[in-house]
This record gives sequence, C-alpha cells and structure tokens, in this order.
Amino acid sequence: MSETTETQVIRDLIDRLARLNAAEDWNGPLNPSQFAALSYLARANRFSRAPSHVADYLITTRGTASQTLKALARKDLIIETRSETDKRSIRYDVTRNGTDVLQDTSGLTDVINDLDADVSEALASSLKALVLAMLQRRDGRPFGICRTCKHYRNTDADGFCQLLQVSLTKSESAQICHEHAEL
Amino acid sequence: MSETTETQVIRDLIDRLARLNAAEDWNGPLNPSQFAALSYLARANRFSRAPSHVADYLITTRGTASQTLKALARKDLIIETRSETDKRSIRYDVTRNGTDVLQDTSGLTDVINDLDADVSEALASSLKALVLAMLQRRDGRPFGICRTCKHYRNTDADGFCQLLQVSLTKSESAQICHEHAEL
DNA sequence: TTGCAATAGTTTCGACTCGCTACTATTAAT
DNA sequence: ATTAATAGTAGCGAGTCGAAACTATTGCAA
Repeated sequence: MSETTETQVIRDLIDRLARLNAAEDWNGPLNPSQFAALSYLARANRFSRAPSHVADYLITTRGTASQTLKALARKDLIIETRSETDKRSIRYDVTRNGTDVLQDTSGLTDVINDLDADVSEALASSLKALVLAMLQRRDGRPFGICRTCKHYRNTDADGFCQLLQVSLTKSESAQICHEHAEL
Repeated sequence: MSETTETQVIRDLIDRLARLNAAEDWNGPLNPSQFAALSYLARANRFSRAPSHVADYLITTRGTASQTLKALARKDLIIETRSETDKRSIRYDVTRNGTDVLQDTSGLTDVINDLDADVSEALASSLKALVLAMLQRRDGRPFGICRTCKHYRNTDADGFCQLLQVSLTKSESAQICHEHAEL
C-alpha cells in the first residue's frame, strides 16, 4: 500500500495531463505519437528533421521513430528528402496536408492559455527544470530555438550559427534545433 | 510553420516529461500503461479498484483497461475478486508480487524531490488546475484521497463516508477514491 | 411480473507503438 | 586499406488504443 506523497501527486498529475492530452489526439486523424512527431517537424529547423532527431526529441529509439515517420509519409503529411552531402541521412519536410492537420486546436492549449501570466511562467520554468534534470540523467538533448542558443550570433538582418557556421533567416532563428545549448 | 508560443512550450514540456518518465518504465518488467494501472490499484480504496475505475483514471476505455488488467493478472501482480452483492462487478487487488514491482524508484521522483518546497507546491497547484479544467471538458472524475473529500466525516478513531455510508479505517482514509469531490 | 434499458466487463479487430536485434549503406578514423 | 562509427530500416513479439459487438447481470416501469 504505497503512500501518496506530494511528489507522487505531481507525478500522477503529469501523467494524467499527458493522458488527457493524448486522448484528445485520438479524436483526430493521427495517434498521439504521430501528432507529436508531425508537430515537432513543423517547428524544427532544416538541420533537425532527421529520424534520429525526432527519436531524440520524442525520447524513443531510431527504429520506432522511423516507423512513425513512415506512417506519416504514407499519409502524405511529410515527405522525405535524401541529403546530397551525406547520403546516409534523410530530412523530412512537412507537406501542405501536414500543416493543415496541425491547425486542429487542442483543449490543453485553451486550458493553459486560461492561466494567469505569472502562473504559466512559473509553470514553464518548473517543468523546464524537471525536463533538463531528467535529460541530464540519460544525456539527452534539450532542444530549443536558435535565438536562445549559445551558438547564436545576432547579425544585421539575420542570425548566424557559430557551431554549424551557417547564416539563418529571421524565421529560422525561431525554429527548434537539436544542437541547442543553454547560454 | 507553427509559431512556438509560451503555451506551446508548456505543452511540449508536459509531453516530453511524460515521455521521459515512460521511457524509464520500459526498463522495468512493465510497460508504462501497466505500471500506471498497477500504481493506481495500489493506492485506490476497495470501492475504486474495478476496471471501469482504472479506465476513468487512465483516461481510456473500459476495453483497453480490461486488457491491461488481464495482462497484469497473467503476471500475478494483481488478482481478481468478483463482488458478492453485484455479480457483474470485479475488484482487482494488488498481490505481494505486485507491491514488490512497485518498489522500483523512479528518476522523475528524485528530480521532483530536488525541487524547493514552495516551487513544488506551486507546480502541484498549477498542474491540478490544468487537470481539473481538462477533466471538466469531458466530465471525467478528478479522483483524490478520502480525507480531502466533501463526503468525508472525521469520527473518533476512524473516518466515515457520507456518500457510501461506510466507516473507513485510518489507512483507508488516505486512499484514492473514484467518488472524490472537492470541498 | 414481465419486459426492457442501463450497467459491468470482455472479446475481437485493425492500426500502430515500443524496444530489440539484425541488417545495409555510407562516412570517418586509424 | 581496414576497421569502426553512424544513419536509417525491416522484422519480431508483446501490448496499447478506440471502436464495435457481445454476455451477464441489475434496475426500473408499466
């Protein structure tokens, strides 16, 4: 008979919240994993759209990610592009159909929007601390948008990544990168 | 190209945290759903251990819950007891083996314990608000321990449930009930 | 009391996730 | 020139998931 501690309560709330969100996904054309993968691809920059990146983001194996991506490709929501420079790697881009599917508004989004600004800021910060601590234990990648990365340099119009040595458009600077590192 | 708003960030953090937690479960003898169901049963009172209650708690259907419970029963982690009063209903109790499996300490637990007391209290409260708001939309049951329920009455040694008209031991008053209602 | 309707749980189906292992192609390092 | 590392995939077995169809009870009304 386990005790129900404050910690256990938080664990349960996180799990239940994720399940409530997942249950909503099932109402749409995609299952929760497919939706999460598609949503990630739509926000990731062009250096972060490979199966292995999706696997890292979704905390799963390359094999599982590969299957999920193949399922999305079968549905014409994403399309694969083989790299010219490295013939092993593949990049998946979201199609027009794919962006349409992502328009579905979610109940969790509404509910989070109803929080007071200071509450949601505190929530984001606590959750981020938890995710980072969990990632550290398995050396997983944090992911994050270019503009907040230590390799990012602000130039006149656009941005520049010191790590990959490429310039980035304004739009790209707001995308998610698998190489993201805290300042 | 979806924008990544503060709300989207929180959604992603919740999803990733749940996935990080789930990934840990896979290292053990059970999959995440089985572990969640077993963990619930170990903390639920004797009126809340039926397949339909597990389904409500895990935000899934009775059919799915039934399958998961059968899988746990095959592994001798829970055992089914048919009710005398209502021959349709079944109660699953956690076996000795079941409680042993639950002893596994989780990384998420450690990480939550590392939070400052005031931070974790704020976190619990925000998450609870989100879960309640989500549940309201699908009239799902909140669940919670007897002692904090509006039907609970404190008696001399033990407690009493006004709704079910039964007296509760001290230990039972700390268990999860599917009939739980906010004060 | 008979006759439904609601409830509790199960089964089956098809699509898919999931970790795993084994495998192919390519690229990097010695 | 080997050998090792990396990127991605196929196939396996167990199991999740919702949905629909099904059995066995119990509740309710006319």
